Amino acid sequence: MCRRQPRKRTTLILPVHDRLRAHVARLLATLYSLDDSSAPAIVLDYPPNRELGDLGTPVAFELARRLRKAPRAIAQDIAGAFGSLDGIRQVAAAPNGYLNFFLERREFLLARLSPGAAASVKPPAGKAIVEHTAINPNKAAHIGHLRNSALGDTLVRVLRFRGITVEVQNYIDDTGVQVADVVVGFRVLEGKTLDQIREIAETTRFDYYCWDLYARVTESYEQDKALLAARAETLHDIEHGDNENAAIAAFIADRIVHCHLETMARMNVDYDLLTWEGDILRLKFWAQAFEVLKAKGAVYLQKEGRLAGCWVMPIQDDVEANPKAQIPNPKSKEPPESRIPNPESRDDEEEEREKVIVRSNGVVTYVGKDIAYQFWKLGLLGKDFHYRVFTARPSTSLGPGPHGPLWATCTTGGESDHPMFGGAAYVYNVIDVRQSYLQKLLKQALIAVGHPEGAERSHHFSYEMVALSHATARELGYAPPPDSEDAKRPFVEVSGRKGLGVKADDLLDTLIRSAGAEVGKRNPELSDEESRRIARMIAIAAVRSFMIKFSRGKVIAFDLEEAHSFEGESGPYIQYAVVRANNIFQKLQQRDGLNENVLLNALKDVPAGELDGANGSHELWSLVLDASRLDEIVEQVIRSLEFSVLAKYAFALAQSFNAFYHRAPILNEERDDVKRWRAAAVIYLRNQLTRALDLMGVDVPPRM
RNA sequence: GUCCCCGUAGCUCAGCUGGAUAGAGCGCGCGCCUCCUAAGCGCGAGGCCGACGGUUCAAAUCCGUCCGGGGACGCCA
Repeated sequence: MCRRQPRKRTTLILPVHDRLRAHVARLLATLYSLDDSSAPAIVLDYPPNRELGDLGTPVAFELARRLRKAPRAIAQDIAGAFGSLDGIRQVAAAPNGYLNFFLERREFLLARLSPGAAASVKPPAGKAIVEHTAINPNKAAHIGHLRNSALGDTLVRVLRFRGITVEVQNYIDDTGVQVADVVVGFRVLEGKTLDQIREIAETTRFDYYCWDLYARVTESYEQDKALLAARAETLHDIEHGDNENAAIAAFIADRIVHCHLETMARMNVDYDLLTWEGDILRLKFWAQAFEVLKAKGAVYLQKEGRLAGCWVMPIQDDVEANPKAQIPNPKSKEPPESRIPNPESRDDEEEEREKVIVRSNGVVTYVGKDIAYQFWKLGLLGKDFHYRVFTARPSTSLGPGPHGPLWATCTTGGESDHPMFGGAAYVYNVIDVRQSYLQKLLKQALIAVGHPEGAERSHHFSYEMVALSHATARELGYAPPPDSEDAKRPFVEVSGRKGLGVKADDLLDTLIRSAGAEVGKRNPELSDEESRRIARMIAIAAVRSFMIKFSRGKVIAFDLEEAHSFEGESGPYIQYAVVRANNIFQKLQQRDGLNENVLLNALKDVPAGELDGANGSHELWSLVLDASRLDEIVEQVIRSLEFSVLAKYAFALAQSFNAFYHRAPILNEERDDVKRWRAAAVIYLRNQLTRALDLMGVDVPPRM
């Protein structure tokens, strides 16, 4: 949806990359007659220190063999022919063959501090849909869900930073087994009516209550098989509607979704649309998708064998490798050599692998529903939801709400005047790695109905699970038997079924409590309310950065003590750096009456020796150069979908600043020009770090 | 059986489309608050980047084989 995009964006580093690449490419064409097709890609990186240069390229190495010339000589040729390029102060051929560039420092920083600079890269056209969170609405959210929403929300922020229009969806599985389980818990185990359940919801922490109840139900299934029959019946009731069980299920799902939204709001995570599975069912999205799949021959009715009577989709193994090469014809996909009969194998092993989409009893599987949903997301279904306002969201604690209400799908009625949803050019599904197989099937379905480009634009943003460290599992009262498999593993798996896990709100509460104690200790003059507000910001920083600082493919062995850390490589460390920087400017204003704008406006007449390394150190300039790389980092993050890169970048920048802070005073610096350039560099760095934190969904406290 | 992910310092992890001396945090040892907040800073110890082959001027990074750990492959979702 159209959230406020910053109209003006500070120029960062990428435009410099582009200019340099283009210039070097032109030089290669002139010097060696290498045109676009024959010239090597010009890789730019950062020399290990500023003495060597600000940017560098190993392009000479690449050319050495082809030109039968030493890398250093090639680098010297290019440097000699370089001429002048806006923003570049000097070019140097390093003895080892690197070609290095030195930037015009003063101009670089001034350009980045001026408010009206142009956006650095033009955004691609078309909307992106990001689906994340999607917690079963039957119990409280836990730390595993926090990883999903932290990743999902950061993705949203990063895409928006890049200028991409993003629609955020949260899928609600209100008609699934897990909700049915809790209904069984209330009705069978506890003998409750809908009214009594309402009463419980009013008087307890409902999502916590359901957390325990769900664990009891799943435990009871093992002893009392009759309960399973009750579950089947409940599931059937929910699907058909208009009965007590369906009403209870709807009530539970609605209440729990509200709980989840509150939890996520605490994390600075929100959505544009809640898509309810029940609406997909009732609006017969599947029937529509089924027609398309049948018409294209993507699914067929299996007549014999163990899958007789089912509608199935053939499974292809190498769809990831080359989506466009996939042809929806199972009979011809085998390369000739693999068709040679193998006497060792039996016929049924050679049989095409097939995924059941519609069961022999006529009921569609989860895959089928998801295919229909994915078609809708890409605007390929030819059908739409109705929409209702779920919550109004008039404003937040930080001021007026940045956008309109939170919408939800509905089956009938709804508002006639609603934003357009669905129909995106790109789709990102943030779902854990265990669902890779299903996500692959979605792509296959898209290819099979003749939309390979839809498959290419559907991204499964997969990530590994959050497990518990043994120490934390013990704290929660779970110790695996000494010789069991569980005890030998490096971590303990979270289990909603067993009720084993750290609830999201519990984690936030304890973090807020300990952050609050620290804030109070350091800032006794603050009111309790202000102190608590700051504690919340710090807690969020701790959790969100913890959840994104590991790469996606890594299992997080969640350790309470580690996640509790406000020191070292943590979100609060980054916040602290920004708070310190802000503090400097507050005092500069108070003591010297020097405000940021006045300071910056006067800069052009101040000698820039400090920035140029007149003191023999390039530390100040290094801060500026590093700070300018945020856009490059964002590009890398989007390309790799690896947010640890962002977390590491922000941390390293904060680290550089902290070191500088100790070495180079600003308030007490007596040389005016030195003082001013230090201040200017720190303003820029502070701005960039604040934006980086914002991309992580983290606010900057006024004090810490 | 097939496929996917992971294997880097005592521990937890970064290292992006190959590039200049392999990094960080925690932990450990020693220092630093009459000086913009010590949630901080400095110094130190600590690594045959799972193994072996290959590609390359250049491999932790790419390819292959193997070893070790995790996961997926259901008329569940």
